[in-house]
Amino acid sequence: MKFMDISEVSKHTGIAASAIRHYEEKGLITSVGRRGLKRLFGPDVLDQLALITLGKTGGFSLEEIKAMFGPDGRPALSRPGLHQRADELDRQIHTLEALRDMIRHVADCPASSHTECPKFQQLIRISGRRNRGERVLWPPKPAGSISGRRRSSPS
Amino acid sequence: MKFMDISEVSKHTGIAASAIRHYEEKGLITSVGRRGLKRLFGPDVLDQLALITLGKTGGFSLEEIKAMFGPDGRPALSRPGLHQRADELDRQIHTLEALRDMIRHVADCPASSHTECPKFQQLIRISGRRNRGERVLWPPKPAGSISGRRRSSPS
DNA sequence: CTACAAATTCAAGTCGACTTGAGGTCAATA
DNA sequence: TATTGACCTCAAGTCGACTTGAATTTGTAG
Repeated sequence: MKFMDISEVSKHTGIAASAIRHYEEKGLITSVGRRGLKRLFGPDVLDQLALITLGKTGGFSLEEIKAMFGPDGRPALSRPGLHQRADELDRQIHTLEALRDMIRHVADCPASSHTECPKFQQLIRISGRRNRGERVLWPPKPAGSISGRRRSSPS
Repeated sequence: MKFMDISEVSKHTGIAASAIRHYEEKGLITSVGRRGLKRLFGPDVLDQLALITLGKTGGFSLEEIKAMFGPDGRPALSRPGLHQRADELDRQIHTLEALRDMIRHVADCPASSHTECPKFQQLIRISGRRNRGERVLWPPKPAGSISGRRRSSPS
C-alpha cells in the first residue's frame, strides 16, 4: 500500500485529479512511475500537496511555490530570497489583522457612516501605512461562495 | 479643491484609472457627479478605495467587498455575516503564520529533504489542521514578480 | 476473452479583475 | 475660435489555475 494512484491522492488531499496532473505538468510534484498509463505516487506527495495548498493560501503562484519548495523538497530560492518571502508574509498578516479589525468594527459600530467614526479612520490609517504597492490576492471563487466547504471542481 | 477627477484619485491611491472606473461600474464606489464627461469624486472615495484594497488583500472578491462595506459605507451584510468573515480571516491569518514559519524553516534547515525533518513534519500537521476546504487565494501576478513595487496595471 | 471502470492525453473553455484599443466628447488653453 | 489632451464608452483581450470533453488505453473483474 506504499503507492497510490491519482484518485487515492485526490481522496487524501481533497485536490481534484485534474489539478494534481496540472501540478505535475508544471513541475511542482513528481510521480514515482506508472502502472500502465496510470501514475503512481509515493507518500511524500501528500506533504508536497499540503505545501502547495499552503502556498496558495499565502497568495503565491505555482511558479513561486515551485521556487520555494521545489518538487524534490529543495528550494530553488536563496536563503535571503526565502526570508524575503517570509517578510512579505508578515506584512500580509498585519494587513489581514487590520482588515479583520475593520470588519469587526463595521459589524459593531453604530455610526451611520464610517467616515464619521474616528476608530474607523484610525484603522484606515493603519492599513494605509505600507499597503501601497503591495501584493494583492484574489481567489477565482470556486463558484460556491466563500464559506462553502469545497475543494476541487471550481468553476 | 474638494472634488477630484479620476487622475487625481489615481495619483492619491496608486490605483489605475481603469480600475477605478471598473469599481464604479461594479458598484463599489460612486462618483459625486460629472464635469462634462469627466467623473468627479469626493474625498470619501479615498477611504472607500483603501477599504477595497484592504479587502482584496484579504482575498475577498469585489462582490464580497461590496457586501461588506457597500459604496455608501453601510454593509449589506448582517452582523453575524460580518463576524463570520472576520473568523475566516482569523483562520487565514493562522495559516499564513504557519506558512511563514515553514518558509523560514526551509530557509534555515540543513536537512536535505524536508520529509526527514521532524520540525517540518510538525509544521505540516499544524497547517493541515483546518486547511481542507478552505478559501484559497492567488494573485494574477502583476507581470513583474512579487516584490516589484507595483499597484495597478496587473495582467 | 470481453467488458468496463478508471485513468490517460490534448485542446479548448471558464472565471474574475482588470487592461487595452479604437473612436468619440468636451473644458480649458493658446 | 481652434486645438489639445484628459477623459469618456464599449468591445475585446489577457492572465493564472484549473476544468471539461472527446477520443483513447489499460488492468482487472466476470
